[in-house]
Amino acid sequence: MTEAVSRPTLEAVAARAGVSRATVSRVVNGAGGVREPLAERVRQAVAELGYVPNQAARSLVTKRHQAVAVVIAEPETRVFADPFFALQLRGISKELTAQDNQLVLLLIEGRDDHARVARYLAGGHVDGALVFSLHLDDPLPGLIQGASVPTVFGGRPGWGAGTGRTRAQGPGVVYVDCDNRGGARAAVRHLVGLGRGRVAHITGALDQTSAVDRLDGYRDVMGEVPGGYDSRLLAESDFTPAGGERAMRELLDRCPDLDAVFAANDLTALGALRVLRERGRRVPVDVALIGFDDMLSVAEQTDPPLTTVRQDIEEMGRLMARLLLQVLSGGRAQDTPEAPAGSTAPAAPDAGLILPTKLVRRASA
Amino acid sequence: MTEAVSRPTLEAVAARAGVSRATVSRVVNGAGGVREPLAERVRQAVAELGYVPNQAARSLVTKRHQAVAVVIAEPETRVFADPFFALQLRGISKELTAQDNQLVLLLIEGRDDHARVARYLAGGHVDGALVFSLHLDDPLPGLIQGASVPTVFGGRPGWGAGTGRTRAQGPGVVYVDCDNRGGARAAVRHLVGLGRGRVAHITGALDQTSAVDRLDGYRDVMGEVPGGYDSRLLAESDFTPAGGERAMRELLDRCPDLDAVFAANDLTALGALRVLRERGRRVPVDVALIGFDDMLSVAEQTDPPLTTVRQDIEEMGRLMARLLLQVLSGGRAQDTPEAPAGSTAPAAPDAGLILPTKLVRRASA
DNA sequence: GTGAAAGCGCTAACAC
DNA sequence: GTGTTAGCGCTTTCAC
Repeated sequence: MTEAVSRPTLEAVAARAGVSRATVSRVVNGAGGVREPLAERVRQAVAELGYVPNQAARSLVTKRHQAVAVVIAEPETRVFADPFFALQLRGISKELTAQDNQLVLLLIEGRDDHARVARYLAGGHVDGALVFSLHLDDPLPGLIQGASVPTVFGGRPGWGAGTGRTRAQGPGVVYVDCDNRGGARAAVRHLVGLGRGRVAHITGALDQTSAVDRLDGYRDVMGEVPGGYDSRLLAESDFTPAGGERAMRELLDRCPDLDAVFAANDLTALGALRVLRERGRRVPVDVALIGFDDMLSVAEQTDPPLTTVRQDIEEMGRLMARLLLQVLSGGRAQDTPEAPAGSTAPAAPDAGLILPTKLVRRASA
Repeated sequence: MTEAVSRPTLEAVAARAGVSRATVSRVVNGAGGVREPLAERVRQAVAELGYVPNQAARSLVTKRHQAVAVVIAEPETRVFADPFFALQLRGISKELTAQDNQLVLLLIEGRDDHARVARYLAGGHVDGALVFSLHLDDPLPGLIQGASVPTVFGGRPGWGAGTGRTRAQGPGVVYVDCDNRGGARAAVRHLVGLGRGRVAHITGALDQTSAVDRLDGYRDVMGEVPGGYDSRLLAESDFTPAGGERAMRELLDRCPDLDAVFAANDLTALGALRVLRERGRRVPVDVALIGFDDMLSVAEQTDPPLTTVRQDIEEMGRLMARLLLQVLSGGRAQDTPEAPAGSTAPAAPDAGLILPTKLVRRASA
């Protein structure tokens, strides 16, 4: 390993440019108020010495770290089985990078990890946090509140809505989500519009709001069509292919007359598709099938290719980061950043930014 | 957003415990040499005040950051299409966490990102770096060398081997890889052992050493069997399903008599499988097929399930982190950490740690 | 506009 | 053993 020679300091730059440390600091931080010839000399010295500010020293006085924690709380392997997580990360990374912030990744694997992460966040090592994959019973929100770290959630947090737990942070909570309910409605409406009368739904893991919201969307539409809603057409699952298979078998056994399925996500649809084929049901002729997510590696690869509801995952990540940085720089969360056309920022009480979804027609419905 | 009240300092703890700052520091850092009753009083004060050391202040004097950068240089979407990346990350995260280090994620998307990352690494913001997905023409190694940051590579770096570029860092380079060549040999031997005489190979992207090594393994075995090696049985591809399809078509057109295929990875095998089915070749009856990686979400889900070469991706990540931390704490890279049984640490010139692979038999071969 | 000087919170000599 | 003290490299009043 090469010997790490000590890097040049502000002092060194000042000496070389023949000015004071204060002046160098001003130039480096673009504070202005420095006459051009001087500034130029400083820039020159910086370049010659290859000066890079010492972030630790800077943080010590500014109390800012230019760093944001990304907390992924997914003990299960699910997150790792689909590119969801990677895409969000990519969006986040882009935005943070653009605003010169670093991304500190905190993965939560086991139960004790919660304490560790909470301690880290409370330790004031980062300026803010981006938190994902919350389940209804997740202790994280409480811990985060205790740490009093500015936070933006990915996906509408479950508490405050359902169970009676820590709902203290109800209003004031900032999150970014896609229009799960609207997307589900669009999917089911499409199936109904195709003339399908017996539309089933395989839910996601119902301890996550995305699953609940998609189920609600399904109910919205099925409730409208005469004789549409039938609880036997509902099978609870967990967002996985295996879960999709199980649920599809169950549905087929219970309601052999079903002629369409709206699956909570593409992975679930994949499982359902396998069972449908196995049982000799043709898709979409006998049974029309729609997924959710538009995970290209799945939806485009199935046979037939999957009709599904697209959400812009990378954009969600980017928006989360943008929102957080905005909060950090003193902006109110409500002042939504240039939200993409079609997204919704409900007035109150939560500061949620909802991205639009879009039905993508392929061959399965 | 809750007001972030200023955290208690060493000073405050010292005052409360009625000792000096130095003593508190000793206790907090487990330096020893503090009499028990005193130490206990300090611990008490720490607990009561909820004291957490200020990492910035600490770094400023120790020049250590307890942070490691993970650099993922994959402009293409490939990394995001498979769980490889997530698994490595998980292994890395576990090890870093266990040793109380943070993970700073640096994603490289475009060409200018290289400069940014290089600047960051050179800035001395992290103690070391873990670098992935290097292609032969990647400028990163050179930049990293310039930054003189202790680094461990994921996968054998390509330079120094093939092209005449920056091979300066040849010896001294530390990396972790799996036994690509050995795994490939095992796969091809298995096919040959099955009585297949016309074994084709679909390569990965040949600007990555993993692809080259697997190809070498294939050649090793085919060179041994009489009349085995035939360059027409080789199709170059890129580790993707689409690439696998293309290559499989090409092979089938060129050598209709082939009776086995070794694909460079599972994704490629997936594409090949589709084409084989489309062309009416039964797997494994007519054509035996083997992949590489044992990516469960692929290998277990295909029809028939894929025989493949398993590598322990998470373990690779964990090992990379362990190696780096060891180097950072002054250990020589050669003193390989408790390497899992079966792994190899070549004496010289590179300090590479090679993890074993294992053939996993399923139904496709 | 520019410089001098006072810390930010911590560790590590060095005294005692 | 324990306390005292001198910085680590930077930003930021406050004079000039």
